[in-house]
Amino acid sequence: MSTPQLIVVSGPTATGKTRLSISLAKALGGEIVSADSMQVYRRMDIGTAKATAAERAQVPHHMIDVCEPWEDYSVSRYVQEAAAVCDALLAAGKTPILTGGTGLYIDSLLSGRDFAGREEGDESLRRQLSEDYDRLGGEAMLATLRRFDPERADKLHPADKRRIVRAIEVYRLSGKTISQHDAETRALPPRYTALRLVLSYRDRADLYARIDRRVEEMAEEGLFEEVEALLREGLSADCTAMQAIGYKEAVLALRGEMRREEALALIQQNSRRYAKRQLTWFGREESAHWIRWEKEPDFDAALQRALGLFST
RNA sequence: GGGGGAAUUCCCGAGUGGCCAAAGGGGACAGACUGUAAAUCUGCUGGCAAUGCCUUCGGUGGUUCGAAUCCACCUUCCCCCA
Repeated sequence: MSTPQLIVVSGPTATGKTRLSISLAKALGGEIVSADSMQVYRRMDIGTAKATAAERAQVPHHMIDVCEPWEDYSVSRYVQEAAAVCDALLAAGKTPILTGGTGLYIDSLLSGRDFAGREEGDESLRRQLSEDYDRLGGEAMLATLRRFDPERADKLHPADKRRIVRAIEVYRLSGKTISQHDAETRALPPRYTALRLVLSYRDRADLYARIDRRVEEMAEEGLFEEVEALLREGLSADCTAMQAIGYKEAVLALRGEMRREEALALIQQNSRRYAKRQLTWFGREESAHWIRWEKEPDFDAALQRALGLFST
């Protein structure tokens, strides 16, 4: 078994991905490629828990601060850009350390998946379908989908507006059903071989306690001020970036719709739920190696274990 | 001291004699996920040898074929008069 091309450091939020990835990059002479859907946005630093300037000075970081907060970033764009970065690193003989908690981004990049349809920025058909859905209802839209893609229609719940709209959009734009597209991309050989690490805590309560504490720390570091600055520069509260946990709740507090303590409690709760969803996502990746912290992370042990797994 | 109101399953909150293990919401838990993914969507939530049985609606005791629902007393909380 040959050495994988890259290492993935994933896991739920607040488990030490950044720190482990930096020590791994140093040990291997690699560079970090972020796999985080919110760290791509500039000026959103505290709430997305980006690596600090000091950390980034130690090891090159990629795919952080690659777009403006008002832009609508997407998986598709991520895969294109991150693949270019990884290819360049590999060509230079450096190991990409793919680090982040956005499961869809990681899987899509690793698998080499492409995304059918629409040009970047063309929202017209999607907007039309969205209006149709609101007007006709989920059952009717599912019936429409069923006419050309019964397989997908059977899998989707009528309330799943986003996926129903997307499934119809793919067919209208490409003439191919999304079921067929998925099957084809699934059959593709993976773009990269990877050692997959998932960080977490042995005990869920410890993970949640860590998350709660980190949210408090974010507030102390100036989360509300960061969000305030974004709003002051004219950023709309309903853009994709502002859907990020920590930001959407801070907006409510800044508007006076709730007290800061309430917003903070909400951020903690939403973060815990997000972590649970991440656990579910990573849980089905069978090739993953889990590193579960006891009460506190043991980065030295984790580094040794990772290096061992990487070289055997 | 007198008068009135309220106590419901983890929380809030419906439920005024059988159709009630008990609406709805929240939370928790579980899952899905191929161009918004920190997003979005779904399921589930008393126990069990489980098409039925057991325990539960502040407590105790009644009425009734049958009570979360009616009566009595007790406990706690709230409001009004003093």
